[in-house]
Amino acid sequence: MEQLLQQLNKSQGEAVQFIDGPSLVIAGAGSGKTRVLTYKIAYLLKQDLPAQHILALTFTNKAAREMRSRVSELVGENIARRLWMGTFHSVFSRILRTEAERIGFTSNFTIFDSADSRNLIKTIIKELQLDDKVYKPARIQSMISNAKNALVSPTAYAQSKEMLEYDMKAKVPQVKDIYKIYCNRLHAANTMDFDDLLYYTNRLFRDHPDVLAGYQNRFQYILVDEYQDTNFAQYLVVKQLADIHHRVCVVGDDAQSIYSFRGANIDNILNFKSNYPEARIFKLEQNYRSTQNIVNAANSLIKQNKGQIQKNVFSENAVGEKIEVASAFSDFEEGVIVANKIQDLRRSEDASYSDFVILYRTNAQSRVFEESLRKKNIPYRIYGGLSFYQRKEIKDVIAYFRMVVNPKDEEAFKRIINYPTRGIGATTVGKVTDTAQLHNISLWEVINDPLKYNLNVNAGTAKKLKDFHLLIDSFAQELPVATAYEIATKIVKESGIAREAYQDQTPEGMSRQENLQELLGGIHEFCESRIEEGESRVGLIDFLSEVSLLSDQDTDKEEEKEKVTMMTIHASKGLEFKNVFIVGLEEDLFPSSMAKSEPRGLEEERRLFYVAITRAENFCMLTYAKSRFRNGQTNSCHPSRFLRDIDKEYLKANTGVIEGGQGGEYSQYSQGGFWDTVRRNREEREELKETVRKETSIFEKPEFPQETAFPSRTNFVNVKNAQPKNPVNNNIGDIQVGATIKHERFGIGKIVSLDGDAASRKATVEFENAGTKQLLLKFARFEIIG
DNA sequence: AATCCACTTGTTTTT
DNA sequence: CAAGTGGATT
Repeated sequence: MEQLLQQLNKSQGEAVQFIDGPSLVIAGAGSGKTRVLTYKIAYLLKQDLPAQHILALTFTNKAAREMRSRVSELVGENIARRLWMGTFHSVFSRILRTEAERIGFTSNFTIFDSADSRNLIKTIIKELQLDDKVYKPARIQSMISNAKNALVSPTAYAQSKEMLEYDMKAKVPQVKDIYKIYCNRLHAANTMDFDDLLYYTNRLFRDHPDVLAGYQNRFQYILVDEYQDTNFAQYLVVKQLADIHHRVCVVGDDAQSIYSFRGANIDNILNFKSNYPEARIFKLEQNYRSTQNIVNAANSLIKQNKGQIQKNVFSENAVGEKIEVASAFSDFEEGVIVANKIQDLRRSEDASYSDFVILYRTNAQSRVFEESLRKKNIPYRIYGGLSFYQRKEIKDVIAYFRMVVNPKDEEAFKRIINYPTRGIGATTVGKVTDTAQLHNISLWEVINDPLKYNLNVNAGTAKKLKDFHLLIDSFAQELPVATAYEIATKIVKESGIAREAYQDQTPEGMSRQENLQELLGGIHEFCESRIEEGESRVGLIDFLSEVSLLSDQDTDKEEEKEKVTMMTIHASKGLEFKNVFIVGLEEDLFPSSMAKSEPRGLEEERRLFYVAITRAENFCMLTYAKSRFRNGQTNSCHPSRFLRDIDKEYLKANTGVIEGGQGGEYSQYSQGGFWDTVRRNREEREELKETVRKETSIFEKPEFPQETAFPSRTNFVNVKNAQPKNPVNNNIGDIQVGATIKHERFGIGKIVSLDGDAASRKATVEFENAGTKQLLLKFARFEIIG
């Protein structure tokens, strides 16, 4: 233990060793916050507090994983494994699954992602016949989310004068109704959205003191990472759990609070002392990450904000270089400047590509840098954007999983009822929904016995619905016995997803197959590793409950080394890089035009900039463009006010970034060459996709599941089309103007003209009985008869 | 029912 | 520019 403590500085050591009451650790950027948390856990364990009595909460799975592995290094894997460590959402969902019955759910509840939530809200808005131009789904969603995070129930909402007045002023008086229906629907479907995980944990503890007492007893010591980002719901759960013993340690930095748009309340950290008057406060002020110059620059910036906890972050590292500021004529040139600088630094410093990061305010900004880096053959990876689990094909499969685990899941139902297409269209789904509402039952119950509820569909459709029910049911039968991998494979094969993917030989289709393959591989891996940890059978529910809470941050792969990283500043929190480029420092972009209206928004933007700068170890460069292509047009822009917030002495204006460069020379890029580049790069990207292929794939196995779930005519046609080397029309090449053809549906016709290139040749055909039609030869089904 | 096309619309950040 | 929508076409 002595040895352990020697690796800490004075304040770190004090913070670690204080375990008899509440403590707040104010951890400046780069001051060893994770170190304190992990050593503190090790210290608690050494004081004979059993691991299963320690709860550590983080915001990201990544942070939790990293903490666990670092604790493992100190105390061994066997002990670390027993810790209650995870994100708020994952720990709470685990609790809620065990206690589900107490709050009127069952333990197999499924989790809505934000797209599901928005869809449901959209549906409700339609059902209430409200104008979605006024009741914008995204906006309503965030209003509801805020209410939940503040623990305002639908009933309380409808009774709150304040809320109602606000909504009245905002011309959306019916939000209270939407909110109520939304909650009911989620509940009826045995589903929870992200906010519910926090909300219902609170309800559980509030309404069931015996349950609360159990967890208070279990969690003898509670640690919270990134405390400045907690919202009211999170704050209150922690408070309730620690209510008896007060043994809670929260770590955070008010200067890095950047999630208020998600309900994070900076007051939680500012008021910690008044909540726990006996609390000790520790300040970690020595920054081990960055050069003095970077720390000083960041300090001078954040000084412009009011109302923060007094602290004096300092560095004893080298003074370091000044922060470079570069201006570009266009966003395109900005990309070139950054790419060149990366190349230069890599040579002069012998740096690895992975030592570089490009940070931007909005995801849309990544495009230009992708192009400029690719042009120089600099490998890169983009963090964020569409995560693996948000791809359509993956979400579709996951929807099957959800439906199998929890057949009441309404959004999952709507997603897959006609995927792969089985002749159940919007009209039918509409009828099913109406019937379900009428009888106050789930969609699932309706399709179990369509006729029983007088569903107004013909016998064929009724059968299709029933068949779908049987299909899902057949998977569900396996649930208690099969592993996640077994059942997932079965689903992919027998649902027709595999068949459909196999049919599609386009590059996009191939990449979809690959993703599906990867998903199955991932599930396999998941099962294996859980087995290794000593679990007996890893079922689909286990996989699903984990995967629903993964975000794109969590899907990073090992092979991504040796690449320049690009991400939003938000995503960069907690990370560090030798060389940091912060780009797009322009008014209305950073600070965002949205945030400028209120001073608090502006301060948060400034904290965001603070976070960005403090990611840098050695070198930091700030860039802005004088014109930028946004929303389909080029706008001129002004340098960000934040550039003036930093003391001049830490900055170095940079004009000749590129070898021999004098600004104007590069304007050529921003004009003529631009569109060319865009087009060229797009073509390259297509080619790239085409070369991607997998050798082993379930999609290439010759034997396909014979037992087709839906032996309908459509299926037959599909199977015919599935012959990959047998195009619909096998004599495109021979066709000429004047030829007579016989089309499957339009009958006999004569080709009057041909145009377009080989890949997408279009024929104008005059049919005898069907008029003149344009046919894409690639797709049209006909034969040449003369 | 599904696909295609012409049109509008809009953009912050995400556990 | 892009994604999403509504209408027309098959």
